[in-house]
Amino acid sequence: MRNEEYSGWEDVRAEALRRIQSRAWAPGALIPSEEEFARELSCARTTVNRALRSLAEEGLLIRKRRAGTRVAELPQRAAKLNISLVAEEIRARGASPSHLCILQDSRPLPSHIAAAMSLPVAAPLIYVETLHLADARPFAFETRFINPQSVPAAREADFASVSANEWLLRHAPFNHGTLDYSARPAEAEAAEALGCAPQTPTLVLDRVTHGPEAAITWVRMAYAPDYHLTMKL
Amino acid sequence: MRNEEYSGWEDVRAEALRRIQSRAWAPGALIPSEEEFARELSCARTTVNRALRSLAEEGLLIRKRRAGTRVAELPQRAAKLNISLVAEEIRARGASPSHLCILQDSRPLPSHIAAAMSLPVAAPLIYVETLHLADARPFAFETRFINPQSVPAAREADFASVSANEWLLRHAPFNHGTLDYSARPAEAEAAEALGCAPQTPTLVLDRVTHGPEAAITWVRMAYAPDYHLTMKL
DNA sequence: CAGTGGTCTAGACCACGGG
DNA sequence: CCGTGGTCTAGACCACTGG
Repeated sequence: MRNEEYSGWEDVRAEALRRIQSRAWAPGALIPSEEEFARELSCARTTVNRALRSLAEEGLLIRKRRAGTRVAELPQRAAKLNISLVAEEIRARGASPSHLCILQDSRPLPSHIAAAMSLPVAAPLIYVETLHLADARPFAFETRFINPQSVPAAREADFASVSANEWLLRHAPFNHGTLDYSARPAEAEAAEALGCAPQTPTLVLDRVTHGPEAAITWVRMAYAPDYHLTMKL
Repeated sequence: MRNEEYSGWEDVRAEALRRIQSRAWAPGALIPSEEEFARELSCARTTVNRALRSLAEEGLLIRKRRAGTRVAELPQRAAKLNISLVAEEIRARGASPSHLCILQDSRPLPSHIAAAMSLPVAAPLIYVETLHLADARPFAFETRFINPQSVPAAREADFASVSANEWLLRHAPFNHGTLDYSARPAEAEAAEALGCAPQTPTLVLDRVTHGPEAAITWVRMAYAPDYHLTMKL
């Protein structure tokens, strides 16, 4: 059995990973410098850099200039959550998505939501209620406020054909936002829409998205009682 | 006002981002090739590559060989979730973490958990119940099964001083795992530990982590009713 | 101050896959 | 086929920071 060849950065990465997982590089220990490691594997330092950077991004290595690279003592890996589009989420579950725009009007902002959006309570916002369906069965009940100052075109939008969710994603790209999941008893309106008893525990997502200047939208999604939010680690 | 200088890949990235957000590069449209863009900004193609790759990883660009790079029509950004250590999560909330190991024994695996862990029901597993506290107030109630086949040292471990959570992270680095959040009525035991009424809606996390060979642990965290899982987008 | 990671460059080869 | 992105290389300079 001869030595393996390490040509690509993915091979270098795999080799480093192997040494970490086999404890050949102990947690907290200093590993060889990029130059050394490159010499050992007969490749360019750039290639090693790419590999180690990749492992560092995943939290398995801690890199510091001058101090060198160490194996993380408590390797913490992050799960990625990708649920910008409800319809996509439903499709990913093998069901056919659809939605009902229950109502769409304009109304003043409740004070606790105004705080979350960093907006004054004064000006009325667009308000939309939507029921999302998976294979014609209730999936989630959505309550949404839209700031027309950030998205003037929203005033003329019709959310019956394209959901507010998708419409906003297309017309108002956001800079940053906040997600907030909690467990809450279903409110009367949500319970009716979802077809469950009031007070049934439901998973609730509150999301605020901000544009370059001000908040774009606040949305609360109350998911059906059997909903599970799953992610890979 | 003279032209800006684009030396680093972060500057190139910023410029590309500006063009995307300003719609100078429309959604779905083809953007200049790396070579073109590099010429325009007077930098190496490698630098442009680094910048565009970064934007592609965030889902703002779609890159294909030969077909070129396009602006994503539905820019979907992923939120990162980092909750491998309960104690860290509590600390991040500005509270002081502690825990009580309520019980630790060995018992057969309930069939639905065995399925989740891809293990036979036969052999008994280590079972641990832990209450996590934030500033001495109940934070989460943890129920856990540990597979001694994957982590033999766990048989002699004492989870009173170091939580099972942290002990496993140190002694049994995992390859991959699954997270599953749902809203559930508090079970009797959890309700008592958390100091809330039974049936109160609680956020529940079921997590399975796997080692290179077999499952390492299954854990259910029932969070206190006022718990919010927050993430940035 | 000096070693380490971070990055840029110019050039090269290759894999993929659209036309 | 052949343009595009993906990557490797060798060399260089720089930024940071520990000793």
